[in-house]
Amino acid sequence: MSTLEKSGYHHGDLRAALLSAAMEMLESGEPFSLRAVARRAGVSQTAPYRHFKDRDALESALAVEGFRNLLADLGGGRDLPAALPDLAEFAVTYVDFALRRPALFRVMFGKPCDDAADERVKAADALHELLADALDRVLPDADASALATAGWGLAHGLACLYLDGKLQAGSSKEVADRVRSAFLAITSVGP
Amino acid sequence: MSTLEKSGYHHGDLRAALLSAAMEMLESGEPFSLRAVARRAGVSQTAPYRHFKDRDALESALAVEGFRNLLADLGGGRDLPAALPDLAEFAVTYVDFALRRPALFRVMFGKPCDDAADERVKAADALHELLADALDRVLPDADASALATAGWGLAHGLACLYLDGKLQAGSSKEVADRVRSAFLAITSVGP
DNA sequence: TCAGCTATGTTTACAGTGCTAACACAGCGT
DNA sequence: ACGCTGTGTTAGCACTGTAAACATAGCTGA
Repeated sequence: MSTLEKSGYHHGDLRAALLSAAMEMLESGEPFSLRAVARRAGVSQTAPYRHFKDRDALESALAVEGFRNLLADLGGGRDLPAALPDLAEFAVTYVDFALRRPALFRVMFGKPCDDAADERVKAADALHELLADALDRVLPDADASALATAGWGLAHGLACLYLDGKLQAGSSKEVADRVRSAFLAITSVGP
Repeated sequence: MSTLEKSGYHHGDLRAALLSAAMEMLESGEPFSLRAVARRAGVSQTAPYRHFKDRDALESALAVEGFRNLLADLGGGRDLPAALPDLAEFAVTYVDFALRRPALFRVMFGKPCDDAADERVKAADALHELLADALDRVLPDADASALATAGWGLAHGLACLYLDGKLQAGSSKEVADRVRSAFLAITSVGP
C-alpha cells in the first residue's frame, strides 16, 4: 500500500508518475497545469486529486524535491568549506541552480508557503542549517545566525534578480564571476 | 488626447481608473484578475484591452508605479547615506516595503520581464543606480558596481525570504533588527 | 469462494480566467 | 452631413482548478 514498485493494476504508482511528469514539464519550460500533468501521465484530469489535495500540494511536493536537489548541489558537490572563498562558491552554486532550473526555483520559492509544519518547511530549514554550519566552521567567532541569514539572503537575492532579468545574465561563467565579485566585495568592507 | 482630466464623455480616463483599481486590489490583498479590475472600475470585461495589450501590460504599469514608490521610500525618506549604518537602513527600508506591499512587490519582481527596452526596465535600473551612487559616496574606494549588486542582492534576498515565509517574519521592528544584524554581520567579515 | 469495502480512477459539470472577434456608439475633422 | 477613429460592449472560445457522482479493481474477511 505504501510502496508499490511494480505496476500492472490500476495504474502502478500514479503519484510518482505525476511528480515526474510535472518535474519534466517544469524542466522543459512548459507551463504546467494539473490537467496537463494528468494528460502527460495518461490519466484523466481529476485523477491527481486522489494523490494531491490541491495544485499547491503537487507544487509543494515538487518543491521538496527541489530543496533536496539544491542541498545536494551545495553539500554533496565539493568538500566542506574551509575558507571565505569557499563560501562564495556556495552563492555561485545557488545562483547557478536557480538559472539552470528556473521554473523549479520559482516553485520552491515565490509562494507564501503557509502550510504549517510542512515537509516543505523542514526542507527549507535544512538549507538554512547547512549554511549556518558552514559559516560557523569558517568563521567561528561571528554571529553565525545573522551571517547565515545574510549569506542566504545574498545568494537568494542575486538568484532572483538574475532570474527575473533585473540583473543581466550572460553566460553562466560570467554570472558566476559576478556573483563571486559581489560576495567578495561585500565581505571585504569592514570598518 | 494624452491627458484627459475631466470626464463626462465615454468614461473619462479609464486607463487611470483601471490602474488605481488594480492597485487597490493589490494592496488589499485580493487576488486580481483583469475581469475583476474591470468590474471594480465599472466597465465591461474587455474594456481594459483598449488600454493594455495584455494582463502583463497592466502588471508592468503597476510595477513601474511600484518602482517609483520604492525609490521614493529609499531616497526621499532620509538624508543621503553618509556611513555604513545608513546603508543598512536601505536594506531595512527595502525589506519593509516588500512586507508592507507584498502583492505589489511580487508584481514588480517575480516575472521574467522580457519586455525589451521597457519603461519597467528603466525603473529597475534607476534602483540599481541609486544604490551604486549611495555606495560610491560611502565607500569611494570599493568596486562600486560589485558592491551595489551585492547590496541590492542582499536586500532583495532577505525581502523575498521573509515574504515567502522562508525566514520567519515577526513584527516589522523585529524584521528590521534582523535585517540590520545580517547587514552588519556580512560587512564585518573582512579577511 | 464470494460479498463487500476501500483505494483508485473516470465522467460530468461549474465557475472563473485571458483573450479574440464582431458589433455599437460618441465625438472629431473634412 | 459623412465617415473615421477611439472607446466601450456583447458573445464566445479554450483553458484552468475543483467538486460530485459514478465505476472498477483488488484486498479482506465470512
